Amino acid sequence: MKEFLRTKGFKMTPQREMIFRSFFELGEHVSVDELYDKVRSLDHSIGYSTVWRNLKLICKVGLAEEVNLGDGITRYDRVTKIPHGHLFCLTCKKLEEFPVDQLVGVLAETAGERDFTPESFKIEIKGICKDCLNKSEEEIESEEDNV
Amino acid sequence: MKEFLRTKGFKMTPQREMIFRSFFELGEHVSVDELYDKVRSLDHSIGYSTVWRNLKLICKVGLAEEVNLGDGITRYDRVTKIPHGHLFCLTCKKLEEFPVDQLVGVLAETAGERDFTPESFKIEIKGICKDCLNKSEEEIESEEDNV
DNA sequence: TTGAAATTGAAAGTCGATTTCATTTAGAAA
DNA sequence: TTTCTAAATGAAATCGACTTTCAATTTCAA
Ligand SMILES: [Mn+2]
Ligand SMILES: [Mn+2]
Ligand SMILES: [Zn+2]
Ligand SMILES: [Zn+2]
Repeated sequence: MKEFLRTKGFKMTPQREMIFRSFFELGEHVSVDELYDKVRSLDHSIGYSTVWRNLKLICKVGLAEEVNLGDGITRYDRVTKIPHGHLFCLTCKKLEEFPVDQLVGVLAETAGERDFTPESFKIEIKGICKDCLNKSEEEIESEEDNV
Repeated sequence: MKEFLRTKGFKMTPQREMIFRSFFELGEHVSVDELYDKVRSLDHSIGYSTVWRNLKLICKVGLAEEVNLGDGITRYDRVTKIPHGHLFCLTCKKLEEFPVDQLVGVLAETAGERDFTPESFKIEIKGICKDCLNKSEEEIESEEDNV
């Protein structure tokens, strides 16, 4: 990692080391606050802006990208070779992934037809996840009991 | 329109009348500032928050919905019967639309397989539009001339 | 005509994202 | 190893789009 960054003109620091490591441990869809909390539990002296800047750096060097679901929170998703879409539960904010190989193919074609040079594709489904649906059904049942 | 709003419990005002009219005249992908500017040119005394609130109202009554491209600006897109995706130019911020009937079918299936109840779908392609690509090519050519 | 409820405009507040700045540190070069 | 400069850091300030508050005004059903 240190080597990788150096070739791109960046230095390694203890803070950066810890932030990068923690980011990849947390896995998918990490927000600044989540990463800040995790890093803080390891080193209480690390600043919020340092975490934020390093998250941006992780994106700049191509290891992650920002995900914006329209809920005001920017999340950072590690870049994987296979493209994926997101299922975003409006109730519990959980984010699931699903493969979109063939869909992206169609989209690339669409772009080509319009002389548009695509850089990225975003495919999202917003709605209610299985768990939240069950919960709301249970609520309705218990309300019926009370009548 | 007045009738339509009344049945939903809202009142009509001169400001509202002008804001609604202007919104639909502007057409697609309107931001608060754009609409505010337009409305202001017609009536300088209208307040920003009134424009904002009425844009929200237009959404609430189902005539538009918010579009979030991750550039920090919320746009309001009139609701049409046919679902569409967005081509978003990262350079000039222009937004084109394209049909996504069959894609949405696939996505609905995907959701169903995961017991996810979809409420909305988002399909976006970010990249460089034809015009901006041509411009950047011209720049490169003129740079070559200067060498 | 009247009065409750909705609406308005200005101003203030919110909150995540971003920048500033003084200081420290990494690491290439000597 | 020492030196030196660009990069990095942490705290605090700032930004900016969005949202709420509040007193005054207006709508419209009764
Ligand atoms: Mn993801
Ligand atoms: Mn649209
Ligand atoms: Zn859920
Ligand atoms: Zn463009």
